Amino acid sequence: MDLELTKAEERAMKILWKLKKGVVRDIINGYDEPKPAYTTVATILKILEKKGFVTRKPIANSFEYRPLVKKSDYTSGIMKSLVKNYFSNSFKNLISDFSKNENLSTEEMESILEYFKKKLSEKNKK
Amino acid sequence: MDLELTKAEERAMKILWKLKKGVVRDIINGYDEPKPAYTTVATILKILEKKGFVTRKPIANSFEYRPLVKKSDYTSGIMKSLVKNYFSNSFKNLISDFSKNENLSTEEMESILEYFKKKLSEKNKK
DNA sequence: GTAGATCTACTAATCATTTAGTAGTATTAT
DNA sequence: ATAATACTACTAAATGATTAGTAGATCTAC
Repeated sequence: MDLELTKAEERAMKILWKLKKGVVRDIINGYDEPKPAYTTVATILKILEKKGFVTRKPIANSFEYRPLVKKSDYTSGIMKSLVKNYFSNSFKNLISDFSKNENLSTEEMESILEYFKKKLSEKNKK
Repeated sequence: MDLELTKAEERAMKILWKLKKGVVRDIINGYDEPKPAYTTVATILKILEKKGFVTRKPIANSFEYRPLVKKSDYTSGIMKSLVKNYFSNSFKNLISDFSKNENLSTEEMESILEYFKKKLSEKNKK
């Protein structure tokens, strides 16, 4: 299964992930102005269905769409390919390179530190 | 300045980042088989020059190309937009969501932990 | 200096993505 | 039951990305 989305597809998915479910009209409402034509969004959803990113079920005289791929799975996929292609498969490299470049706040670093401390101590318990 | 690259452009940049510098022929050699046509690569480099990703200077009867955007700046840009668009602007969220999904090794987590410990203690000294 | 090789600039063909129109069907309101 | 509305399926136009050909200039080897 291909986990890649084009820009237009991604825009629609982001709206659907937020809504959790919705008919075409709901999704159009999620766009900024100028909103795309009804049929444009319908086409994008059709493509997303073919790609396995959404399902739809008949409802009233229309279809209700739902995400089939979770947002977290999608972002994980992006991260994984980033780590693979740019950080010699090391997540730690990604983190340290990015922090080097970005200047994180003390708070943010501390909360990351706490996060891994906790995660490691949980792991040791088992 | 736009920091976005298409797939084809990115492929060429990755080769040039590795080479540090090179003429068209050098870059072609960096491609896997089947290698693209000479003019294809030349065209891509022209686009990259227009986008400000590379410079070239005349050398012998040709041009030598060099990256103008650092690889780390490019990946940082990707990360930044990912953090912004998918992790409510929190790098910590990106890290914790990804670790949740991915199952990092103890070693990797420990090395990340150490990294931030060190970074924080350096920060406190100042 | 002429043939062959190699380069750039320009152009064009192909393919993918994006956007939306049209026709036909179902639904709703009068 | 007819007109207006709203939907889907299908199609196609427009735009963007990718790939590469052609013409003309320059260099290289004989």
